[in-house]
Amino acid sequence: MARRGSYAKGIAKREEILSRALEVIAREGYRGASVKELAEAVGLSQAGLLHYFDSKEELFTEILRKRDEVDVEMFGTAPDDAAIEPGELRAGYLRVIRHNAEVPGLVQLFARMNVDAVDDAHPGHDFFRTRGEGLRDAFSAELAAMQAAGELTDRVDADTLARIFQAVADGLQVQWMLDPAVDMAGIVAQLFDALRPASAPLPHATEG
Amino acid sequence: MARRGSYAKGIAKREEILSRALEVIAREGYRGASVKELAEAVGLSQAGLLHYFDSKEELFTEILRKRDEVDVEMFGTAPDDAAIEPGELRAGYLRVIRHNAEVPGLVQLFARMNVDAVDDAHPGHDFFRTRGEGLRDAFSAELAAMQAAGELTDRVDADTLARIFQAVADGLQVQWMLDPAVDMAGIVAQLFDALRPASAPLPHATEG
DNA sequence: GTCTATACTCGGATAGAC
DNA sequence: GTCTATCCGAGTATAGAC
Repeated sequence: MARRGSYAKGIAKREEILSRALEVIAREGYRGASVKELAEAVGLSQAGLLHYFDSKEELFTEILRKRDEVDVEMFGTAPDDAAIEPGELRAGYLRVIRHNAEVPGLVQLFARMNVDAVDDAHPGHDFFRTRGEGLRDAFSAELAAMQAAGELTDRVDADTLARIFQAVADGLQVQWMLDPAVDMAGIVAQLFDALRPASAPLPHATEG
Repeated sequence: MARRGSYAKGIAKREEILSRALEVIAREGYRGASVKELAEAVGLSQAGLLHYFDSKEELFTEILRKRDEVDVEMFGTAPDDAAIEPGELRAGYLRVIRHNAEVPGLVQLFARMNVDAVDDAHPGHDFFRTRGEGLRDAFSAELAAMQAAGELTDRVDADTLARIFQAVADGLQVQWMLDPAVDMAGIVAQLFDALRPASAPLPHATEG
């Protein structure tokens, strides 16, 4: 009942809801929140909120999609955006990770949904699948460029390295949620350094 | 009502239940199974099963604890067992990962619980925290030995490398659940190779 | 110790008034 | 488009018989 047949007004409101939900979750966290809780935080009744979305799962998936959208604007890096300047991959990636450490609620929502969406009946299944692929493809292209520039080991192909970086980021999020002292960005930075060819110069000092 | 005041008989039965649950989940998968479903698969009623455990969360946490127990016997590697022969870390680790790819249900259960247990009110919270620490400590010791033997880069300290390997393993599990074609063990093996010092010899061909 | 039966809670979905 | 009210299912937890 939500998407089909909505006019501009409805769509605008929908986007506004998503933006507000994003803020609320980022600020107040997410502990398996119910639709009702989120609705109230956003200034609507449960039924009012579900007027715009087909189900809870779709709602939360859309929130994450909106998050990506916002992140693209903020950081210029995203699942299907490979248009960042060469050499900026590392810095941009670390910026995103550092930003994530400021929005625990979103990290938690993402982690939960990511696992749930493994089931192919989950409304978010395609989103996560596509997002992961796009992210890796863009990343892989950048990593390949780094390899070509001699800044990154070529013992492993760029696609696999992209998988590894994605896995590290996701895995570190769980470690971080369990212990907020974990420095996700610092660890990823160290991994970049560790994967530099023996001869290559250090671009920045390792942040720790 | 489960643990305290149980006699040997009760404890034995409890263990038997856990073993059976483990088999069932490994074989038939886990899709957010309810206590009732698991109970029937195990040959008890829901109430009968919950006679041995305080809650659903405790039950599933104990299943994962039992899993670790079994894995220790099978692979001689575990959260708090650092007693594997030097140099065997890599091979043992890859064995475990390869084994995991044969028990999707357990991987799924683990991933779900791991995320849920991030909340410190979750009955499994301490288990996951302790398990993670123990795993990393044991791993870190082995990695340090590899560094000392010149088999692994020393650009990054062993503790951080341990975190990275843990994160990669966890993160790859999610990728694999989304796409079973992902070769978790092969990718981890390649990461080991990529982190070898420039001068070091290859111990095995990279599997992949 | 295990069952059947039930109570209770939570939360998502829906109907219908405004 | 948004609300109130309600329904309904799922699923855990518990009571009580055997």
